[in-house]
Amino acid sequence: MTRPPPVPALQDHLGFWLRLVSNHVSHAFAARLAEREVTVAEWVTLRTLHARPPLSPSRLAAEISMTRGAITKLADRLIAKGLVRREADPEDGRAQTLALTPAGAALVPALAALADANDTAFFAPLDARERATMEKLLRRLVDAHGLAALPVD
Amino acid sequence: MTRPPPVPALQDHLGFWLRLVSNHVSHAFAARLAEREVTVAEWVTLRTLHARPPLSPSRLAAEISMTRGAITKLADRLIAKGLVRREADPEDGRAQTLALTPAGAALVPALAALADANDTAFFAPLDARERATMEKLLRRLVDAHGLAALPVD
DNA sequence: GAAAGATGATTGACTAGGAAACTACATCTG
DNA sequence: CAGATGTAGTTTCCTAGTCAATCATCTTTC
Repeated sequence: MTRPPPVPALQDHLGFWLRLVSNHVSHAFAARLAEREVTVAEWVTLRTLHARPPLSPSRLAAEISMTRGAITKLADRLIAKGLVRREADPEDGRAQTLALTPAGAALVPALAALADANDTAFFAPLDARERATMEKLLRRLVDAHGLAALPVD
Repeated sequence: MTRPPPVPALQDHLGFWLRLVSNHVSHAFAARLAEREVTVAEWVTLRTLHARPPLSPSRLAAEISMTRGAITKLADRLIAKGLVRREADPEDGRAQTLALTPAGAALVPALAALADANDTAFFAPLDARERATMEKLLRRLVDAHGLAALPVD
C-alpha cells in the first residue's frame, strides 16, 4: 500500500509570502506612478540617472538588472517623453551615454515623494523596530547570495 | 538660495529590498522549473488544482491573482501539455471546470520537491527563528492589507 | 415571461521584457 | 598592420501578461 507523496502547500514556503507581499507593494507603487504615466522600470531608471554623470546603457543595464535590449527600448520611451537625453560617447564610437534632461531631473523629486508615500503606507502595520528587523534579514539574504545592488524586472 | 529637494535613494525603501530579494527567489525557482518546461504561473496553477475538486477558471483566477483572460491562455497551454483537462459545467451553461489529468497530478510532487529545495537553499542564511520572524512580519502585512491569501477553503 | 442587467469565458489589441542574431567599432596578437 | 576576437548597442522574434470588447447564458424584476 503506497501512499501519495506529501505535497507541501504553496503557503509553506517563505518565498511564497515574500512574493505575495512584494508583488503587492510593487503593484501599489505602479498604480501611483501610472497617474504620472511612468512605469516602475522608468522610475528606477530616472532615479538611477538622477544627480550623476551620464551613464552608458550597458552600465545602466547592469545596475538595474535588465538586458541591454530592454534598455534600448526603455531609453527610447523616456527620450520620447523628453525625460532623458541620449548622446554619442566622443571617446568610443560604439558607446552612448544617457542623462536626464531638465524635465527629467525636475520630475524625480515628485516621483520620489510617491515612492516615500507608498513605502510608508504599506509598511505602516509594522513598527520601526520590526521594519528594521525585516530590512536586516533581507539585507542578509542579499549579501549571502551576492545579489546585484539593484532590481527591477 | 533654495536647495534642491532631497531625493531618498532607492535603497532607503523597504519595498526596494523586498522586491530585490523576491525577484531573486522567484527567478531561481523559475530556472529550476524551466528544466521541466514549466513556468511559475503554471506551477501555481497545478499546485492549486492538485487534490481538489475541479475549479472554474474564474475561481482559479481569483485564487492566484490573475485575470480571467490570462487563465484562459494559461489553461490552453497546460491542456496542450496534457496536464490539465477542461470540461463544461453541467449546471451552468456558461461555466467551465478545470482539473488535473493523471499526468498533471503525477507531475506535482516532483515540482513540489523543486519548490522545497529552492526555498530551503535560498533562506538557508537565516536560522529557523529568523525565518519564523520574517514569515510573521510578512503575514502581518498580508493581513493588514487584506491581500488575497490564495487558497484557504 | 420578456427585457435588463450580471456573470463566465474567450478573443484581439497592446505592452514590457528576454534571448539571440546582427552591425559597427575597438582592441589584441602575430 | 591585418586578421581575429571582443564589446556596445540595436533589432527581431517570442512569451506572458493586462485590458476592453464580445458572446452566451443565467438571474432579476416588473
